Amino acid sequence: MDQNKIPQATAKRLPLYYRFLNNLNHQGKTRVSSKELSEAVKVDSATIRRDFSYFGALGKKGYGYNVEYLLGFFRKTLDQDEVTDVALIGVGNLGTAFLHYNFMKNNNIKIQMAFDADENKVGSSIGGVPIYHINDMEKKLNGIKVAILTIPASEADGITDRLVEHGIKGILNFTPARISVPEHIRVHHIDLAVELQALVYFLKHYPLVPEVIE
Amino acid sequence: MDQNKIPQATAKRLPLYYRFLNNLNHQGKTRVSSKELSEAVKVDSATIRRDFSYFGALGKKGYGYNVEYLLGFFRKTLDQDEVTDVALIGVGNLGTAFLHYNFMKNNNIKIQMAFDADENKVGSSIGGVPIYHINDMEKKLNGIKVAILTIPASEADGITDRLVEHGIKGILNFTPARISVPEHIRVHHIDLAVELQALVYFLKHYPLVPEVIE
DNA sequence: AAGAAGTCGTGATTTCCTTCACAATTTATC
DNA sequence: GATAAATTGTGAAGGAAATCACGACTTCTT
Ligand SMILES: NC(=O)c1ccc[n+]([C@@H]2O[C@H](COP(=O)([O-])OP(=O)(O)OC[C@H]3O[C@@H](n4cnc5c(N)ncnc54)[C@H](O)[C@@H]3O)[C@@H](O)[C@H]2O)c1
Ligand SMILES: NC(=O)c1ccc[n+]([C@@H]2O[C@H](COP(=O)([O-])OP(=O)(O)OC[C@H]3O[C@@H](n4cnc5c(N)ncnc54)[C@H](O)[C@@H]3O)[C@@H](O)[C@H]2O)c1
Repeated sequence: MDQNKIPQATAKRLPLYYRFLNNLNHQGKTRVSSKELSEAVKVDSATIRRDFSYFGALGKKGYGYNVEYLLGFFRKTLDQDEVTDVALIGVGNLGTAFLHYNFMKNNNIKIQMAFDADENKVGSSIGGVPIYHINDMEKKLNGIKVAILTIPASEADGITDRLVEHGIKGILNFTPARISVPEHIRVHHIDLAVELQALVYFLKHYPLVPEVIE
Repeated sequence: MDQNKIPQATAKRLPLYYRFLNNLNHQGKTRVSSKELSEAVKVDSATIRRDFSYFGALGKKGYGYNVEYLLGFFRKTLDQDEVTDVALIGVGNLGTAFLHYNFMKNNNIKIQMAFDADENKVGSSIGGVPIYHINDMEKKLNGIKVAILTIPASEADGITDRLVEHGIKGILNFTPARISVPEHIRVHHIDLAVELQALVYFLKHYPLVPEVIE
C-alpha cells in the first residue's frame, strides 16, 4: 500500500467519515452521494471526493457510493479490525472523564490501563480500567504503543522521557507543555485552554455578518 | 485595528505565545529571541517572526523581543484585560472536568454557569460554578456569548438551536455531532475520539524513521 | 572604534490543501 | 431505447500557510 501519499488533512477526516458511514449503515441506507455526506459532516463535497480518490475509485459515476462497501474499505484502512491498546497517565479530572468513556463504541480503541502517582487512586479501577502506580509504569506497559497524557504540565517532560525510553510510538498530550520527543515519535497536542481562547479571539476579531443576502 | 487580515493559523498560535511569554516574565527574563521561543513552543522561528510581524515591528534587529512589552501587547490583543464569560452545557464526565479547571489562571475566561437536565445535579455547584436546569437556560444565560457543549450527541441539535435562538456567538462543541448553525456563528469542534483515532492512523501509515542520519 | 555575531522583518519560494468545473459515466424517466 | 438527471474522478486554478534566505540594523567583543 502506498498510503504514504495521503495528505495529512485527509487522514484526519477519515475517522469522521467512518463514523458517519457507520450511522448510515445502521439506518439501513445502502447508497450515499458526496453531496449528502457533505451536508452531514460539513466538509465540501469536492473535498470528500478528492479524499476518497486517494484510495482509488470507490464510487460509481451517476450513482454515488455503496455504503457497505465504503464502510468495509475504511474499516480495513483505519485498522478497525484489530483493537488498539492505549495507556492513560494521570487519573485526575480529565483522565477520569476519559476512563468513563467507551472508545470501543465507534473506534476500535481501548484504554487498557492507567497510571497515577496518588496512592489513594492506585489499586482501584475506573470504568473497568485498572490504575497502577506510576513507578510501575515500565513493568506494566508491555507492548502498548500509544499514551494519553493527562498529568500536570510540570510532570510532562519527565514522564515523556520515560515513555520514549520505553518505546512509545504516539502520545496524545493534554498538558499545556510542549514536550520534546525524538523525530520518530508522534505527538498530538490538544490544548483545551488554547482552543477556548482562540475561539474567543475569533469572535472578537473576525466578526461574521449576521445576515448574508445573496 | 485592521486585524481582519491576520491569518487564522496565526490567531490560533497567539494564546500559546502568550502563555509562554507569561512564563518567561515570571522567570524574570527580559528579552527573548524568535529562536528561543521556537524551541520552547515548537514552532519554526520564521513562522514566529512572521506571526508577530502582522502586528507591526514588535522586535529589534540584533536584539530580539522585549518580554514585558510583547506580553503587554498580546494581553491587549487577546483581550486578556476583560473576563470572557462562558456557559457550560452538560455536567457529565467531561463537563465536570472542565468545571474543576481554572481557566482564569492563564486565560481570562470564566465558566459562569452550567446547565444539565439531571435534577440531581441541578441546584448544586462544582468548582464554584452553579448548575441550573436546562429548561431555565434562556432565563439565566443573559449576555453570555460563548458556550461549551458537553452533552450527548443526540441532544446537540436541539440545544444548539436554542443557543442560536438566544443569540450565542460561539460554541466549543465536544459532541461528535456536526451541528448546523447560521453563518454568523462560530463553532469549533473538538472531537476526542477522532483525534485519538487519527493519531493511531498516523502511527500505522506514516512510519517515521527511528534514526535520522545527517 | 572596528569587526564579529546575533537577530529581525520580509520578499520570494515552496508546500500543502481546497475548490472549481467539466468530461465521462451511470441511473432514472418516459 | 432515447433523453434527462445525477454523480463521480480529476486536471487546473486558487488560496493559505510555512519556510528560505538575506539585507538591515543592533549589540557585543576586543
Ligand atoms: N481539566 C481541564 O478542564 C483542563 C483544561 C485544560 C488543560 N488541562 C490540562 O490537562 C492536564 C490534566 O488536568 P486535570 O484537570 O485532569 O488535572 P488533575 O490535577 O485533576 O489531575 C492530574 C493527575 O495526575 C496525577 N499525577 C501527578 N503527578 C503524576 C506523575 N508524576 N505521574 C502520574 N500521575 C501523576 C495526579 O495525582 C492527578 O490525579 C493538566 O496538565 C491541565 O493543565 C486540563
Ligand atoms: N468523556 C469522554 O472522554 C468523551 C470522549 C469523546 C467524546 N465525548 C463526547 O462528549 C460529550 C459528553 O461526554 P460525557 O462523557 O461527559 O457524557 P455524560 O453522559 O457523562 O454527560 C452528559 C451530561 O449531559 C446531561 N444532559 C443530557 N441531556 C441534556 C440536555 N438536553 N440538556 C442539558 N444536559 C443534558 C446529562 O445529564 C449528563 O450530565 C458526548 O457527546 C460524548 O460523545 C466524550
